[in-house]
Amino acid sequence: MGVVERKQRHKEELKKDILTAARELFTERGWESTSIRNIAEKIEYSPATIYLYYKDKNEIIFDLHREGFKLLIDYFGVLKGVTDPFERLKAMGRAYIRFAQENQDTYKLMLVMEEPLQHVESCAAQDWDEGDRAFDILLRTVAECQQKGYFKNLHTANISFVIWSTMHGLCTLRTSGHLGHVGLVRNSGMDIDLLLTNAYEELVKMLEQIKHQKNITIT
Amino acid sequence: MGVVERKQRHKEELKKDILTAARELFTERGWESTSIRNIAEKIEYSPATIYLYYKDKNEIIFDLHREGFKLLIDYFGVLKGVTDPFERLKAMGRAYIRFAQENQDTYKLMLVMEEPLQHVESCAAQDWDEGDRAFDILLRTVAECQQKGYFKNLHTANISFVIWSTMHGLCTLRTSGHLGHVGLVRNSGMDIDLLLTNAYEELVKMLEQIKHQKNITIT
DNA sequence: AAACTTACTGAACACTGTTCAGTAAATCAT
DNA sequence: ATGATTTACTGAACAGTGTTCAGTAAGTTT
Repeated sequence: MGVVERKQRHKEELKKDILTAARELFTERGWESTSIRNIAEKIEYSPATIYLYYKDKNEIIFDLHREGFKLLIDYFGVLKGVTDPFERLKAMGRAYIRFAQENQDTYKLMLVMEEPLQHVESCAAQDWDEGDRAFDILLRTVAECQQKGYFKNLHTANISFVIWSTMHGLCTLRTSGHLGHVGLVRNSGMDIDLLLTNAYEELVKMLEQIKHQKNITIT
Repeated sequence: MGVVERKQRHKEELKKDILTAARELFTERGWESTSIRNIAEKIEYSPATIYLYYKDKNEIIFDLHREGFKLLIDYFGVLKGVTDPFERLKAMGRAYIRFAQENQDTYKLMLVMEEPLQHVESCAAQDWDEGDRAFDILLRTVAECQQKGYFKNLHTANISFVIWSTMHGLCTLRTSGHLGHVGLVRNSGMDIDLLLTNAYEELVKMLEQIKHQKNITIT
């Protein structure tokens, strides 16, 4: 009976339509001003219908959140060509900043908002695979750096967390507007993106100095 | 005529009452579930009355946001006794983490939410003084470190931004729950606060290694 | 006593996420 | 073919949100 299958396919398509509508409204107007009613209007169904395909607004948000991590991993695609692990780490930082700037609302969804994780907690079954995969890329790169002799006396996971936090901090402080409201920045009239790049370059400098702490001679 | 003055005083008191009610509801239930109607109910006035004292919900949030920064500066009070600038920097990091952990919602209000800054933008008059003051403390500490010969070849403002970002990143990733959802952390069953402390210690280690990079010779 | 000012409120507006009884159509069983 | 059942969907409602505004009652001034 192909009928059942066709119906099943139709159901799956509608679910995708909901997600597409949500994604489109979300990217052009931000999450704050994307309501269930907006999504329903866009797909030309009643708001109640959405609840037949998604149990929650959080479940929709979680699906977009997963897509976001897939996109981030796409951004990390440029790293494939970089053989030196430290150069790869640097390129990863640049890709991360670029991703956070080009997908500000998605970034917020992925790593600032608590709702998507709330959904993970409510459906205890599946875990946070997408996020893990992205973090693993960092973790492996740092580990490879250490295999090459860099960051010798440091703990792999801990430096990874520190590096991630720094990047996350820079990106969120920039996007939220807090960096731009610091007097020093506002008075200098400096471009905020330039400031972000400068701060990142400073981080790279710092990491470069730690890199070779095998045998240093201080004079 | 003392009558006008008494009335003026009464008005100011009511404004304070509103803020107190907002602060209390906020600290015990979080901002998400603190509505204008809740605040009104607590002070036993009509919701509309609040709009005679505050133009916005954002204006209330902004006042609490300012209080938060004053509290943070209070946390930095312990630094007065620390003479060595690098030790002071370390103590500052610990105080920052402690503040962010003990005042999670206030921290979010201060450095994650965009609403309070939106209010600064709408009332173009006053600036973000409280935030600036807190950042200045960091800036001056870093500058003092450099006067002592540490972080010699690095840019003062840039390292300050990097350090702040790292601390902010660590605190927000912890509080939002994202750190706890990383597979590595979840599987290890490690206490999340311990992880945060470990990561912070790693950062200190890293800074310690950069500290003396006046003239290094890599062999 | 009348006019005016001040402080406050009830009710509404336009939203929000979510639920649920009810409906119309398609499918199944007899 | 007809009746029973399942499926897909919806209108209307619930309880909430921030915000506005006409209207009221009390206090002050003339």
